[in-house]
Order: sequence, then C-alpha cells, then structure tokens
Amino acid sequence: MTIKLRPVNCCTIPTATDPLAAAERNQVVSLFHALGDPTRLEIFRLIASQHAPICVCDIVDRFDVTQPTISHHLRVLREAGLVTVSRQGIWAYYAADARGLTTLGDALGALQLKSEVAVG
Amino acid sequence: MTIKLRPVNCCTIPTATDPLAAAERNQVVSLFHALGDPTRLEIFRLIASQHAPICVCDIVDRFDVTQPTISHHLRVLREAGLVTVSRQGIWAYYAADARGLTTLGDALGALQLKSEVAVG
DNA sequence: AGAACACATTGACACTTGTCTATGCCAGGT
DNA sequence: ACCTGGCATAGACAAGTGTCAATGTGTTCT
Repeated sequence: MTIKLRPVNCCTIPTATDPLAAAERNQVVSLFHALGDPTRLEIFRLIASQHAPICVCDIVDRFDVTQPTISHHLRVLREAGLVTVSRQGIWAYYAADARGLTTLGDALGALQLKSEVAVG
Repeated sequence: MTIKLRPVNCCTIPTATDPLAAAERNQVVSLFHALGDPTRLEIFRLIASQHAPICVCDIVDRFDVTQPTISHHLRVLREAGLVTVSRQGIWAYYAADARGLTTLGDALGALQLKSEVAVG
C-alpha cells in the first residue's frame, strides 16, 4: 500500500492564487459571456462604432435575426453593463457603456500582466 | 395606407460598419466564450498567474469539479488559443498562450478606441 | 378614441454546454 | 509482463441558450 506522493517536479505551486471575489468574478464572467456570441459581438461592435447612440431599428435592419432576438441580445449586453439605453418617444437608443469596457480592460490587463512575467 | 418612413432623428447611420472577417470574428468569439464561464476563468487565472507551466494535477486539486471536467475546460481554453500544453512523462503542463491574450487585447482595444471617440 | 408603430416580453423548441461516471491510453515502477 | 497513476475521451444527462412566432406595452398621429 503506497502513500499518494507528489513527485518533486510536479504539483509545486508556491503562491496561493487568490480567487476573485464572487461579485467581481461574476461581473467579469458576464462581460466575457456577453461578447462570446457572434451575433452579440457584432451588435456591440455596431453600437461601439457609432459616435452617437444608435436606434434599435437601425440594429434590426442590419441583422438577419428577428427583432425580438435583437431585443434579447440587447438585454444581455445591457445587464452585463456593456451598453446603456435611453428612450426618446417611440425609439430606444443604445450606446456603449464605458464602465463595462473599463472593467473588461482591467480584467484583461491583470491577466496579461501576470502572463508577461511568465513569458518574459 | 401610409408609407413606412424613417423619422429624421432615427435610423440615420452614415457609415457602414464593416463586419469582422468570419475567421477573425470566430476567433475572437471563441476567446470571449472560453473566458465566459466562471470555472474556466478561474482555471485560466490560475495558469496565467504562474511563472512556469503548471501541472494538471495542481489545477485539479484547486477546484471542486472532477478531473475530466478540468480536462474538458483545458481543451476549450487550448482550442481557443489561450493556453498551450507540453507533456513531460506522465504529466501535462499548461501555460498561458501569449497569442490568445494578444488577440483578445487587440479586439478589446479596437472596441474601446471607437467608443472613446463617442464618449470623449 | 382608435389605429399604427417601436420595442419588450412570453412561451416554445432545438441545440449547446457543464458536469458526472466509466473507460481508454500511455508512461513508469515493481 | 503487470500493475499503478496521470490525463484524455466517450457517453449520458440536466441546465442553459439562441432563435422564432405571438403577444403585450407605451407612444404618436389622425
């Protein structure tokens, strides 16, 4: 009967990687998740490329999916904090939310910083 | 019977946003998608935080999910181009792939650049 | 008031996905 | 040769998700 031993050159992580706080992790995950769908990524690219908030009807016109599907994707982007909506009469205008992009950039920056240490 | 007219302050996008090439878009989507799961994000954070490739057994030890589930997530990260694997004897060592992070950073940078024009 | 329009919501359905158990494969040690 | 141990793969299953048709909600115009 052998005791389960770790070989010396395996399983020797010195530092304990602190997991992200649940709230922040969920935030980052939802951001990545929101952009992890081809239709949503294109929708967000369209919104983010505009210099002014863009009408939903414009988005619907540019995609082959139905209006409820666009509305659903906009909701996901909204709840992730990537876009904001403002109503004017009949229309709803969507714009990129800088906070979401900032959070995403910070998360990515943290990952890249650590990996650069490993690479360099 | 009225003709469907666009009001002047709606649906007036001047520039045609060029969609990403299918190949590049799928690449970016798979990167976002890979990090859009809480378990995978933590696994990648653990790998990227190390200064040297990390053994799979170390990863398995740190999570509550089973070894096949870890292996599955590592495959997703691998196929997305976020990590690379190198075998040494019995063990498999995973390391962050700089190319994946670079692609992600570029994609995010493109989005942020455009939105900054709109915000600023 | 009533019709038309823009957008959101609901319910349904097929497909994807995260997880598990069971099994396979391959390198090392006895 | 055989067993053991680390990792990958296969199959199964429940939960999540992208999409649509149908409907709801609120606003504008006649």
